[in-house]
Parts: sequence; structure tokens; C-alpha cells
Amino acid sequence: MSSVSTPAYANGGQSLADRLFESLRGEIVEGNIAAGSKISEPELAKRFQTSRGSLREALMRLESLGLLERRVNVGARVVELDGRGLLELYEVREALEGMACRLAAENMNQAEIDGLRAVMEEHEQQSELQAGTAYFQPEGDFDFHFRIVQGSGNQLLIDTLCNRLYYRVRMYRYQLGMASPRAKRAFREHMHIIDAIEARDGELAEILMRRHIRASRNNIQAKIG
Amino acid sequence: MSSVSTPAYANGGQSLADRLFESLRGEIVEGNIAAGSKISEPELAKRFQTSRGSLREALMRLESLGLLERRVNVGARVVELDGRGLLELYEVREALEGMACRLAAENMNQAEIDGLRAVMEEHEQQSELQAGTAYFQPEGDFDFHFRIVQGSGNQLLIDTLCNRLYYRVRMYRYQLGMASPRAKRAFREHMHIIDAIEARDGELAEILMRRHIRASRNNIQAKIG
DNA sequence: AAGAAAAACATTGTCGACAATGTCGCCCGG
DNA sequence: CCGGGCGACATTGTCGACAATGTTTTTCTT
Repeated sequence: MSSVSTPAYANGGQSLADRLFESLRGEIVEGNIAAGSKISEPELAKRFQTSRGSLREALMRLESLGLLERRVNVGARVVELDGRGLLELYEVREALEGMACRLAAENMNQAEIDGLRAVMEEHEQQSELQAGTAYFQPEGDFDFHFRIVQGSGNQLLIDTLCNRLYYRVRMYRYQLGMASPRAKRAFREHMHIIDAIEARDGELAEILMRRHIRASRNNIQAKIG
Repeated sequence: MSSVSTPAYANGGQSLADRLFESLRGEIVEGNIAAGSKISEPELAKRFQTSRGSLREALMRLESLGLLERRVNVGARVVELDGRGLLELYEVREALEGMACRLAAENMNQAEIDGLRAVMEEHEQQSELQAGTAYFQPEGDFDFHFRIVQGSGNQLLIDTLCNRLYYRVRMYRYQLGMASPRAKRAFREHMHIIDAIEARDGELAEILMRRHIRASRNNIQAKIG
């Protein structure tokens, strides 16, 4: 179907720099490219069989994501992961997701709320399969928070959390292994949050979400901070 | 002093793309480049006497700032300013600045608090010079909020607000002329916030800041939304 | 004449080369 | 032996040209 002259970057409506960006983002989040390590443009360009120009575009977008730090005429480094940064991240999450939860209680339709409950049922089954004290599935937890943010209807809020902060959260989880041992408690907190949303009680929903995130933060602080 | 071979981009420790970025950011914020208008890379490159490569770097950073929207193989457009976006912006500000205010109450030192009061005295004098119902100085208002955010000590929060959201706020103010007629009320609200910070009452400081921003939002919604 | 196909144009994405800066190692003087 | 200056190397910033896509205009057919 495709002619022999099909260019390498004519894929799926996204540019080559887009795909480089996504690949590198994944490698950084999962720690495949070590935190704090220096980025060599020529080396990466060779690894991905591309030119430096497109690679640099990807690097700049990673910088604006907060995953890289670039200094003029020096180069780019993957950000360091320190406890302070993680705690700061949770403070911002508390503020933003609290607001998102309030808005979700006002704006979510019934289908979206049902979807939330379905996610929780899935959690419950998986939790029963695993040991009672098993770590809380980061995947499912993310799904829960993700859906609430989407339900806020505030595009700026959605973009800030889902396209910016969450990658950093995942990076910390992967590399510092922040598996929360608060499985059962977190599950109950999630359920209460859904109840508040379904009751259209935005004020309560916000309070519960903030306490939920703050509890995680305190948990982290006790361990690492 | 400078030799004839001094390169154009060897200024002040920042790259040419950095300066292009700042220049364009200013022109977009102030409406010199109209909202919603299409960006022509060759045209701008000619205007700034630079190559397209450096210009594209600046454009990408503007995109990550939320001031431009780019589509692959089509080009970049300045974002449109609609009431919905402005209201969303204020919802995010309410959440983030509320948190910033809480943290500021916990972390600001006395010198910073004194600086806040000095800003307010300046406001008062300028307000007296102008008519009693005069619009609230965007400059001074920004200074007040700016300082509180700085005082939070949370680097992620500072970056998100000062290096990301505030440019959009300024863009709206310039172009939609959002001069708040709440001068005296806002001034009193600011003073109460400072009092709460000085009393190290983070909870109250957050509540007051949120109400302050929400009042502005309601004011805007009544007018435009 | 109206609509569609096609070609010409303009714009964007990508690439390799050059210029300038930072970095590392070596040599020299103290 | 140690510290500072100097030079070679590597890396980054910048530029102009080419390839591919989107857009507009022209032209041909019905």
C-alpha cells in the first residue's frame, strides 16, 4: 500500500518529534534513562536514527514537562528525584485535585459516575486476589483520579494535571517505589468521594479528596521526607 | 569593546531562542499579535532577522505556555480568548493560590511579610491619587499575588503560577480589559489576607484568598460569562 | 456554469553542516 | 606538589537547504 518513498515521519498524524517525545518520556518516567543523568544529543540521535533537530524538539518539550532541565550551552539533565520535590508535588495535587473533585461533583453526568463505580469494583476484585495488605495498584488508583479530573470539565485543570503533573507522579512512583500500603483505607476514601460526587455535594467532595491526598502525603513524609 | 565577530546570540547568558520567546510572549500578551491569528514562520523569521530553526524553538515554548496552539503540518495560531477559558483560569487560580497562601502563612519570614505591607501602602497611595472608584491597578495587584506565591516556598507551585498561568492572566487583562471595579473591596481583602498570614493562620489565609479570587471570578462571570 | 480533479504554490517538518561555547587534559611556573 | 593558564576536543546553538504536507488556483468534464 505505502510507496517506497514513504517518509519515516509520516505516521499516524504525529510528527517524528512527537514520537521521540513520547518514547523518551516513557524511558525517563520508568527510569530507563536514569534520574540526574546527562543527556547527550548526538548519542540519542544515533540511538533513534534521527537528526539532532527533531531530537532537540523532543527534549524541549520534555523540559517544559519538568522532566528535563536544560542550561544554555551546557545541555540537558534528567531531573533529580528528591523527597522535597515529591512533597511539593502532593501539595499541588491536593489543591488541584480538590478543585477538580468539587467541579466533578457539579458537572459529572450519571454515566461518568457509574464508570467511576465500575473502576472501584475492579479495584475491589483485584485487591481480594492479592493479599489484604498488598500495595495499592498504581494503575487503578491513577484511573480513579484520572477520571475525576476528566469529569471536572475544566480543560486547563485537565491539561495541567493529566498532561503535566501526572508524568512526574508516575516517575516518582516507578523510581522511588511509592507503593502505598494504605490499600483498604484508600479504597474506602475513594468510595466516600464517589458518594459525595453522586450526592452533588461539591464542598464535601473537595474536602474528602484533599484529605485523601494529604493522607498519602503524610504517609510519604513519614517514610522518606 | 565587542569585536566585530561577536555573534548575535552571545547576549546575557541566554540563547537567541530565549529572547525570541520573550519578545513574542510580550507581543502576544499585549495583543500586538492578535489573538486567534495565524503565525507564519517565514514571516516572523524575516521580521526578527533570524532563521526558522531558532524561531520554531521559541514557538514551541510558547505552545507549552498555552499561548499558542500548533497542529502538525498546519502551523501555529495564537489562542482564542473566550469567557470560558477565563473562568477556567480563575478556578485554577483559586485552587493554587489558595494553597500558596496557606503555605505562605506557614513559611514566610517577617521581612517578606513587611514587604507585603509595603506593597499595600503603595497601593493605598496610588488609589487615593486616582478616583475612588478607579480601576484596581493590575500592576500592583499582580505584585501582591506574586509575592504571596513566592512566599509559599513550593517551587512547583511558583513555577506553575508565575511561569505559566500568570502570562495567560495578563493576556486576558490586556485584551479583554478586565479592570476590576472592586478597588476598595479588593484592598480590604488583601489586608485581611496579610493579617492572617502574619498570624500564621494558614487555614484562614487560604479561605480568604480563595474567597478573594472567587469574588473576582463572580464579577467577571456577571459581566462577560 | 458548477463541481471535481489536478497542478502549482506556500508552509511546515526534517536534516546535515558550520559557528560558538563549555569541558577536559596538559604544560608551566611557583 | 599544587594551582593557573593554554590548547585540543566534544557538545550545543544556529543556519540554510531539501522533502513532504496543506492550500489554493486552474482547468477540464459533465
